[in-house]
Amino acid sequence: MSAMRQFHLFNASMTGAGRRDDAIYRALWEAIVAHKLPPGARLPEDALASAFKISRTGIRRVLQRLALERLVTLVPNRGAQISHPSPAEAHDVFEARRMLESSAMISVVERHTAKDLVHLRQLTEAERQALTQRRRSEAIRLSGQFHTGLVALTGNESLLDFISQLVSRSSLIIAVYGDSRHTGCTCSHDELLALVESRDPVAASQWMSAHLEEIVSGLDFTQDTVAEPDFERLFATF
Amino acid sequence: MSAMRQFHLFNASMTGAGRRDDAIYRALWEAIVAHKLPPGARLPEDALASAFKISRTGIRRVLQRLALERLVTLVPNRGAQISHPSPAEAHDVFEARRMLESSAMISVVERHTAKDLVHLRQLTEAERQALTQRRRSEAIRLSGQFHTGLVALTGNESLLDFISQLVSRSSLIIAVYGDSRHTGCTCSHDELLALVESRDPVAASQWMSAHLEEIVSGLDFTQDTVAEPDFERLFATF
DNA sequence: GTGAACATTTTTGTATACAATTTTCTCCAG
DNA sequence: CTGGAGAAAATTGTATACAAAAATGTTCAC
Repeated sequence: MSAMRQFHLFNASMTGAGRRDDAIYRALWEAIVAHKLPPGARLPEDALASAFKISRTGIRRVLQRLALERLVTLVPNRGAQISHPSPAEAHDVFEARRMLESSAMISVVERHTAKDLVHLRQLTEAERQALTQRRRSEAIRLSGQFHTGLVALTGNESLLDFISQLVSRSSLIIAVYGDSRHTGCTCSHDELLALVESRDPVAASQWMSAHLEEIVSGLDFTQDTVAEPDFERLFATF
Repeated sequence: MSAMRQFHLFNASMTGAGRRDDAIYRALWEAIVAHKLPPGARLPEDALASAFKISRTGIRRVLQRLALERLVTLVPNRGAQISHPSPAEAHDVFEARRMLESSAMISVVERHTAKDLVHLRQLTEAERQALTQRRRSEAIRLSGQFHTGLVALTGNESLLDFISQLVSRSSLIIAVYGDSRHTGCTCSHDELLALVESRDPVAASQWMSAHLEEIVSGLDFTQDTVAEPDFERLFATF
């Protein structure tokens, strides 16, 4: 569980609030990317405030942050809800990922160490197991971790921030347009690691580009999802 | 003045607040990127609240947004101040820009129209005039507009959001490490437009990559800036 | 004079009260 | 039964009060 958060950057200098805010932010973030809060779900301030046992002031801070990261949509006088990405937004997100991640591979091929590869292979193995055991949401989470973990090897924090955001949004996109039958993509992340290990920047870059195109081409833009969650129960263990 | 804002995306669904918040955000944003508020300057909530004639609640919302965009740094119990990017952050920002903007040129070469080029050439002309007349901060602003305007032609909102943020941060970086003698770069943005017009994606992409590398190599990482501004006077016309 | 301890002021953090808006419910005319 | 007007409830928007922390100023021993 702690490994899940390792690539997501949280620090007090961004929000000014202490670790309590961060904990609430992470709880909501995990609930969103794990599809426990479906796109379109409303997020009433009072319900969240009592669930997390703080005042609405703190909740609003967290909601605004999630809104700026596009995981939540804030409508004036009508509150917050989990974002429901449009098809156009879905294309934009994966196109931006394609540009950034394929470029990042050049740097990753140059800078990676053997230890980095070991760690990434552990992720792919965990992902493979999650897939075979039909733990779909965890497979998506691990896949996201693989992509952010790869970009983290560039050592570029600004880049990592943006990719982390795009990966989170991808999770929402998959929740809305992902075909629940096949698992997203047929290829394995191990193929990429082999190219990285062989220090072939062009091949790694092109593989990543094709990989992201394959994911977006596997989306089905003719479905939808809505629901009304129970925050007290969802965050009872907080 | 209105053209200045056209590529900066503001919408209520991101913050939930009305147009008053946006107006305050823009006023502070312009003050920061125009170097009227130097890096390191403190931003006391009370002073801003009385300057903008709203309560601290609204100011805190705006400050948090600026903090998430890295233009402002929020230190717990010590308030907000204009961010003072480190040399490492400066390199990261321009490296991320290099990746994104050079990739974006491929799409721009494909999609641009004659009308787009006319508009961009107006920007380069205005930039040239600002340079010859030694209006340094306006030249930086127009240069930023050129870059965001170019990326806007991709039609990718997520990409544009991120580039807008990186361009804003670049303005802060230039405020801290920019050599006040030469104007930033020796080359002209017109060269790029010629490559775009000739529909040469590889050349346009490589030009952009070299351009951004030249800017960062022109920075001098041995200087600094600090000050204490007067908000009442600065936003008197608000 | 120096500097440490204490008091004062300033500034930020949090909760809450109240206003404004939206949503839901109720009732009655048609 | 339908649907629209109006009342009631729920929810968000904003300001402010109070608590907590940091910055500043003062005093006094040495």
